[in-house]
Amino acid sequence: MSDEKKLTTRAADFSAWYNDLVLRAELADYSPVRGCMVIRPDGYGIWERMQRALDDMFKATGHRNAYFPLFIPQSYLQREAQHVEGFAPETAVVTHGGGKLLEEPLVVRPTSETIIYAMFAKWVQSYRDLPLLINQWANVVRWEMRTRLFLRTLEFLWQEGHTAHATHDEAEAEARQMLGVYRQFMESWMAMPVVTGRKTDAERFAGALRTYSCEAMMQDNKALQAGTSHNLGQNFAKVFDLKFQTESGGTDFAWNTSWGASTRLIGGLVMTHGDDNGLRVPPKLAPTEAVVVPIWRTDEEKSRVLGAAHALRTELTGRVRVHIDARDTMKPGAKYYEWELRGVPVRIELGPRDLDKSQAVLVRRDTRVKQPVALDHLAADLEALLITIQDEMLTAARKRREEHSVRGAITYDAFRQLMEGEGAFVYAGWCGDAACEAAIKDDTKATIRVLPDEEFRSPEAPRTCLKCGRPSTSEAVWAKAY
RNA sequence: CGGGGCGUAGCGUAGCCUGGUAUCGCGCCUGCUUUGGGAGCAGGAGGUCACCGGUUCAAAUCCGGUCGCCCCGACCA
Repeated sequence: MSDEKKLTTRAADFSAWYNDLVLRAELADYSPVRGCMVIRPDGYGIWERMQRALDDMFKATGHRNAYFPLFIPQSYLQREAQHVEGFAPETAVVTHGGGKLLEEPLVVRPTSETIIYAMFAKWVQSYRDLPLLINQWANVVRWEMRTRLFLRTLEFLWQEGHTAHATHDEAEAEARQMLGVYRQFMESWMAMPVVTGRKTDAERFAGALRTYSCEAMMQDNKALQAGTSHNLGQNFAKVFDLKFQTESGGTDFAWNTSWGASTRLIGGLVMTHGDDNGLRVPPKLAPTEAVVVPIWRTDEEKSRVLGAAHALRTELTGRVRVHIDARDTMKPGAKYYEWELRGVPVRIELGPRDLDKSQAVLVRRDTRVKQPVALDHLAADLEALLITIQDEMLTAARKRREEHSVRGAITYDAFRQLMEGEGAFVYAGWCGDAACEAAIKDDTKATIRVLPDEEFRSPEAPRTCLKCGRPSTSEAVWAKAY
């Protein structure tokens, strides 16, 4: 076998493996513009399924979709002090339109808080108008210095939820609820386990009171921030004059939340589940859940096998998303490799010998285990198998994460060695001082990913700070991150 | 923006030091034989050698410049 048909292995060069896989599996391609990417049909198909699942969850929690413009007056972005500081350096600015210099430059949205809350201010007068629960699916632009396919591109697709509430507690509950929605999606759809928790001030969203995050561990043991949810307090309401009359007749500024997840999730999917043979897509997100590879020698066998394949597809319609690979220019073996690269969860091998026995062979992409299945209950068996695969992918990913998570007393030297070496999620104490956090980042590149939520904390709370040895005020998850 | 690497056919490359009109593999097209883990044989198509300028009888090759991309770092979903 020629080496150029193989992917770079993860062990040889994780970064090269990732690029190789994304390009070869045809998820995306580089565009003529630096830092931008084209999302190809196989990549976009996964995104569409992600969108559908998330959108259903947003609707189920009372949100409605709307769309706000791409262009934001530059002055809007400058109104909230922390927000400007956070985003001004990475905006693309339109200075000309129709060949003329604009009176006020327009910023291509890096995120839409400013324009959305400016609009909310027009729409909200009374506590009866609250809560206002809006989501938008959009593209945003952030002029990053260094880009990577899906993980960080100048333009990316995402959804951003924006809500307004009458009280702090309601906003807080909303921010937490949406973090839970993300977690639910990432675990049950993406089979990607996450640690949830609160961000430190250093990692907090520019302009937020509190930021919550879902952090996933990639196969190189680095963390990927997969989704964030912010309690914005009244910061934006105050600068955009988003006020309402309270039930008792007074006025108050609204309390906002915002939350987002992006096409970065596709990168997370690749780095969570991909292997040296290619992509592995969890069944629930796979545009094609099963591919039939028919096998034949003679024309007679060909028509017999394809006939059976079509009958199978008819039976599976509405139950399993299935594709028949009837190309006669490739041998079955070549097709196996191709569909493994593309990550289709189950392959159905169907040949004359199978038909003689009224069976087909199901091959799992995740484990590559083969099993013959009688044709008369293939549909039911396949459905069950897809559920098993979905479950076991999550279990396997969680096991890997736990194997690379370190809890309990650890010396700073041991921690540093770990971060310089194979990496890990290290659960350790933190004194709460931003200086310790910054010193560790300078030293090791590791950051506090989250101050984990209760269920992720260690049975015994750490007593001292990883860095300075003073009493710990909260447990922190440290890791290098994308 | 700093450091490193690279631009030659759709993709990956050889050739560059030591100038003479481009090599090989994959892929693609045609035909025949094939088809249960990356098919074989035969024939064929496909190139302004990133761009601009210079040196030279002659430049992928030497010289000067420009642009682009990738990787590592600072920044970040």
